Amino acid sequence: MKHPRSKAEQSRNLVGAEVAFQVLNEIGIIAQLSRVELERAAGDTLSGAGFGVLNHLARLPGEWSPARLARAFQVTKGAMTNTLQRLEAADCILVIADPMDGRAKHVRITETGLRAREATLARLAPGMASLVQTLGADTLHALVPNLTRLRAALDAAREGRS
Amino acid sequence: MKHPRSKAEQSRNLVGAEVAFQVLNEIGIIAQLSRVELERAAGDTLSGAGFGVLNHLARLPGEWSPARLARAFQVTKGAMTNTLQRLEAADCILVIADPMDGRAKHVRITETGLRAREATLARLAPGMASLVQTLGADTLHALVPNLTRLRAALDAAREGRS
DNA sequence: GTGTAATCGTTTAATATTGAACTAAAAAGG
DNA sequence: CCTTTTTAGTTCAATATTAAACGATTACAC
Repeated sequence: MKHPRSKAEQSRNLVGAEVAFQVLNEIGIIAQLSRVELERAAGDTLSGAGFGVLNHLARLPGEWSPARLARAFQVTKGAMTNTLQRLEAADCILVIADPMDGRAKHVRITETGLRAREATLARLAPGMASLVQTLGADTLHALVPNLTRLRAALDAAREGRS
Repeated sequence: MKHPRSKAEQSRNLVGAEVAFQVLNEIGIIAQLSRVELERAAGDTLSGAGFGVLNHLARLPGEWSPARLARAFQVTKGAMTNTLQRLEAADCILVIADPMDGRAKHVRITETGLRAREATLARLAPGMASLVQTLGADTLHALVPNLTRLRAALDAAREGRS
């Protein structure tokens, strides 16, 4: 903190803290609702966490190790080990040892995994479309930048602690 | 659906579906980050779910039964039974049988519960304040109405299915 | 009234997640 | 080099959640 804050400034932030709390509360509920939706769409063979990983691998290029995936999803390494083992058992991913680094592994999505992801996306699409219908695309577009900033701020705060 | 949608309209909604997906994805990550933050602030005696219930009871008046709480938090009745049993064991709530309805119970927050909630809020406050500091209160204020609409839409969609 | 539905809260087994301990391997520092 | 520290991935016990089944009670339809 470069400058000491005035009393007025501190007071404004205290009032604002309630808004921040309200925003995170609302976001928590929305996340819970959409998580249930996702689990339903993913079906029996794929879990919500599994779909998250497949979607991640399908969209983002580059090498993804279990540890990097765990950090990206903010889950423990143990949880990621579990998720990846189930994905591998379902032939949705390949896990191969890194020839350069004896500790590391690489995760690659398979054709089966790509198909499973697309099937889930297709089951999700009607719900998303009806969301756009009722809210309007502009409302959703308006949310994106602020949500991104919020996530960045939370991420930075977490970095500061760890 | 009152009017059949034009091809152009359908196409717009398909494009918009990706935005909806992106928004929910971002929200999921934010929720995960703030959930970790909450668990940390709640400490050992109080779980995140437990704090949610205490906060709910402290803010909202009226009679709250386990079933109503389960619906409010979008959690199964079994999970709520578990949460309430732990809260009761920690003297944070009272659970009393409804004299009118032999099936129902009433949940009431205790003094201990109120203190535990306030202590957690106090531990949460610095993080919230720094969030306001980095984002600006107006950014957060701007989020609220759109998030509320989004939650309402998701809730309505869920109602339609159940 | 009576039989059928629905609701409330609990319990159970199955699954997912965490935190911590552990092994192995690589990096960093002298 | 050699030691120390960090990192990667797994495993394990503890905890939380879900889905389903259950018994008890109330509401509803006729």
